[in-house]
Amino acid sequence: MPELPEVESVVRGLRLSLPGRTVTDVRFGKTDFVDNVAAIAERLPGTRVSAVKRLGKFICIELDSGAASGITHPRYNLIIHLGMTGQLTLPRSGEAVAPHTHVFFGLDDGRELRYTDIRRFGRMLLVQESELANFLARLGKEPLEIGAEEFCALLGSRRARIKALLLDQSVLGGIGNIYADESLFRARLHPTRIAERLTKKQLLALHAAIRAVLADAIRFRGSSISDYVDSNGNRGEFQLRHRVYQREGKPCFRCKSTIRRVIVAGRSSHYCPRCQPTPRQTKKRIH
DNA sequence: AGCTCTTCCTGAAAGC
DNA sequence: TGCTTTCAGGAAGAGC
Repeated sequence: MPELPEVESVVRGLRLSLPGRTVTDVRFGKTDFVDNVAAIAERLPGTRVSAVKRLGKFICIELDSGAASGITHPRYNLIIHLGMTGQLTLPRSGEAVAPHTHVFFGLDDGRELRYTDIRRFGRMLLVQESELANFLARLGKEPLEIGAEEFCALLGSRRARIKALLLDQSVLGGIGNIYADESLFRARLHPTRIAERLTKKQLLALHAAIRAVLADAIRFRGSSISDYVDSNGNRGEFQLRHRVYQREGKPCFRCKSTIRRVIVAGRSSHYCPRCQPTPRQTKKRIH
């Protein structure tokens, strides 16, 4: 499942080849995950990629129109969310088209940027430069950029369960189920803890844990749980270093207790019952 | 404000 | 063996 480290890995890969390339043509397969098909098909050809960025879990491909005949052309941002099974790849020329590939961007060097998405939970839209701020306003803070104090203020006043807040993209952008669970384990916090009731020390520990987990995951080029691959089609390796995620029934690496799974905020949540005691056990020890 | 349920979609795995 | 059912999940929307 592509979350911040996976999207960051894809973006870094695309950055090696995409900037400077001109889009020659766009072709579509199924389009039910595309917001404005006609706009993309009409406006992209002839534009040139000027930058590739990551915004939370979104990939943002910045496109400049040519400055033909002195008219100022708008700059577009092709925004892509990989959903559960999305892949954005730059295959070598002539490489066979993978099943469920639904968007093809022809490039002036003869290569092709392809979007493949088995379940089509992803999203693709074209945002004009003038509307970008509007789009960004709905996104939460960057987990790797937010400072410790701001992080404490943002979460410390909320009455929701901490796991739900970590998954809320309008609070923090980029954390999904894997990295929420891994961060909570590292900070030794149970997923159902109410954010408001956490101490300053615990919030600071969570802030540090998130940074450490995401940085580690980026270093290992993300987690390949089901379909995730980077822009070169390579899998990540961080799934081999998960401490709790999808380790239900297995021993905790820290204390050997059996990792458990509960549903929190509608998501499977993996935790160590000893390293991450429930709120109840924290208040009053049971003998 | 925040919770649960539902929807979208496909393939893997479990059930019969 | 082979068909059918269930499940997983990111995000959005409904309803409470």
